[in-house]
Parts: sequence; C-alpha cells; structure tokens
Amino acid sequence: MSFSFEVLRTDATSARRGRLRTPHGVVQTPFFLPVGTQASVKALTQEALEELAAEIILANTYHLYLRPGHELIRRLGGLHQFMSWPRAILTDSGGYQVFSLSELRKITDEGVRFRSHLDGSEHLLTPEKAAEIQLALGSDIAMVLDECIETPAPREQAEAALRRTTAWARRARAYFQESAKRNGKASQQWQFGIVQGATFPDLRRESARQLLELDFPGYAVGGLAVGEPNEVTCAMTAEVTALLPKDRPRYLMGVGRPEQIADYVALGVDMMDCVLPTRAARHACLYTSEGRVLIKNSRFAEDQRPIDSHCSCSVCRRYTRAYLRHLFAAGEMTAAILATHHNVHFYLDIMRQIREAIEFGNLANFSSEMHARYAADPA
RNA sequence: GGACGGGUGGGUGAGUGGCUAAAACCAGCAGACUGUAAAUCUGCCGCUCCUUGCGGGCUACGAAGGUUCGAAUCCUUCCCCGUCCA
Repeated sequence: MSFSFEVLRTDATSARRGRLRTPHGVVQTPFFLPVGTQASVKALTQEALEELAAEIILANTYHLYLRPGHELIRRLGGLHQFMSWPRAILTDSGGYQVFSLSELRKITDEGVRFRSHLDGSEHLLTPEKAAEIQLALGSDIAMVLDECIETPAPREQAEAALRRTTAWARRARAYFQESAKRNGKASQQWQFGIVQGATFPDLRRESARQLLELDFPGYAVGGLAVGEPNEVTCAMTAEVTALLPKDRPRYLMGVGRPEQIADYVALGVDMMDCVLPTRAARHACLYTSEGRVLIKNSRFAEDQRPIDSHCSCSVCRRYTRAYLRHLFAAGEMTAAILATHHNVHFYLDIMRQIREAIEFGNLANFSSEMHARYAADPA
C-alpha cells in the first residue's frame, strides 16, 4: 500500500474535502490529529481512540528519541507495533521543542543542541538526525526539523529562522529520500516541509516558494498560534495556502480552538493538531456545542445533565456534570479520562461536521455558528 | 489532687513585644491553557466603606483582667485539651 492524496470536493471558500491514503489506512480530510507526544494520547487508550474513530494521531520525535529511544522502538517493530496503534501516525520533528524548550537549547546552522529536560544530558538534533529518528519510528508522515520562533519577533530573527528552516529542509529531504530508497521503503513514509516566516507576509511567501522547490508531498505552516492574534494567524495561513499546490495536503500545525477550526479549513487547510482538547480536559475545561464548560465551577455541583446534551459520546450518554465535577474535585484520574474522551470526541465531531459542511456548501454557516456559540461561555 | 505540654483564621500548623489581617500547606472560589518539561500554572481567600488605593474603619490568635507608646507574643486568674504521676 502506498500514499496518495486526492481532493474530492471544493466549495466557494478555499476549503477542500479529500482523502489521504496511508499504509495504515485512509484518513478523511480535513482532519484533526489528537496529540500523543510520548506515544500516548494522555488519558486515552488505543481502544478508546479507535472507539472515537481517530484515523491518525501525532507523536513526537524529540520525546521518543529521549525515551524510550528510537532504536529501541525500531527493534520492537516500529512505533505502530510498539504502541499497538494500527492506524496512521504523524511525527513532529522536535522543531516545536526549539520554541518550547528555549531555555534548554542552543541553535546553530548544524542543528539544535538540547539539554534533556529529563536528565540534563546533551543531544544534538540535526535535520538528518530528526529524519533518521522518524524513519526508525516508522511514522506515516514525518516532519522536517524547523526553527519555530516566538511571536512577535524582529524581522531579522524571522529571516534567519526562515533561511535556516529552508536549509534544514533541504538536508532533511535529501537524507530522508536517500535513506528510504536505500532501505527499499521509498513509498512507506512521507515527509512534509514546514513554512516559517513569523508574521511577515512576504517572508511567509518566500518560505513557501523556497520549500516548493524541494517538492515535498505535503506542506505544513508552522510557527503560528504562538501568541499572535488570530487574525494574523489566518492572514499568514492564507498567504501560504494560496501558493501551495492544490493536489497536496496542507497542515496547519498546532491549532486551534473549536471555533477557529472551520476558518482554517476555509483557508485551504487539510489537517491540524492541537494539545488543547486533551490538555484542557485534564484541566477541567470541557468543550460543548454551547461553548466551554469549566466543570469545576460550583454551579455544576448538582447538575444532572450530561456535559453536552447534543453530544453522542459514551461519556455524555452515561455520566452527569455533577459526577464529572466531583471526580475533578476528588482528584480522581477518571476525571481526566472521561473529560479527555469527551473533548477528543468533540474535536473529531467538529471535523466530521466540517467535512459534511464542505459537501453541502455551508461551511461559512457552520463557522459563524461556532463563533456565536463560543462568543460567550454558557450559563 | 499533682507535674509537664498545649489551645492561632474552614482544616493542619508557623509565629514568642512593633516589619502580623497573621508564613506555609490543604480545603474553598475564580481564571489561564493552541506542532505537551503541563493530572500544570495564576489570582482571590476575616467583615466592611469608599474617591478602588501597595486607601480607610472594624473585628481577630481559648476567656477575662493587667503591664506597655505598642501584645497572638509578657503577667494574673479562670476554662478547656493531651501526656505522665498519685
């Protein structure tokens, strides 16, 4: 089985309804990737993810390299087998850790020198190394190592990060193709390039142009939703998607809030990932069709309704808000499990509705409805 | 009956003359979270007033008196609690 991506339908916006074939199953686009950094979507078992109909998840190169080690995972048959996840996996490269672990790393043209947050040991992550690790993990989609910078950033810094990201992408591409070919697995894994350029439209365009020369099978937009206003996120995304080939998947990395997702899709985005549904769940923030529910609030103490009365997930079919609130108050791990299950269901359901909306040509309606519902928190 | 030790804000518990409306933690209340160093982090947490200010007033460290410019902190008496001795 090999890779392919096809756009099945478009609408009046730039949205696309499509299908991504991977060696580990078909993924309907646009889609959302639940984040499972350490080969685990926190609080969910793989059984639960299957029940939720997740078709693809995200794992992290940097974290799995440090623990348990990519060679160990390779010896145990690859990441899919190791974690017993038969469906698709995308691995992020460690580029985000350049940003989030900024205190613990030093960047040079060669790569990123990290001091491990686990034991303080030093590690050099180069574009080649990141590619090698992801080949060992055997993820379906590998990301190139990029330099993700904070916002707002001075133009010179954004230019430098852009230049480095392109240079790294070139090296990563060469290494990945050569290595895959050598191992006779040229069609087993895809590798995506990542557009940078901070909040400068011309730099975004330039970054995209440079990466297009490398002819990746898919392109990501990185370095967004790191502090800038959402209008800027959308503007930068639009600049980039306008230049990307229509026959290849576009991945907006690290977004978004429930009410923002349809907007990104309308800009031509096919895939997204975000820790928000899982992290917020663990922090007692539940997403519903009526807006957010901060379930620890005392007003839910005797609320016998489900989290979301319009939700069909197994948690909403069985448990009350009062019980969820109690579990959080008591510090029971079941609180995180049930809340995460619901939030991931909610996100995946949004994607189902978005795909349907594209089919029916009413994505714009869906978007404005979501914004209206999330404009004010529910009573 | 005697000898010690102790009684502090919703709880545990620091503090032994002014820097104390009183540490810290817990509980409680509210908020944040966007390619996960996050089951994390932040704020509030005696009452009250207003011109919301590192503002004013009041009440508060078992009870009542006292010493002192000033007391949760020192003295006296009383009431409780714990341990030990008879």
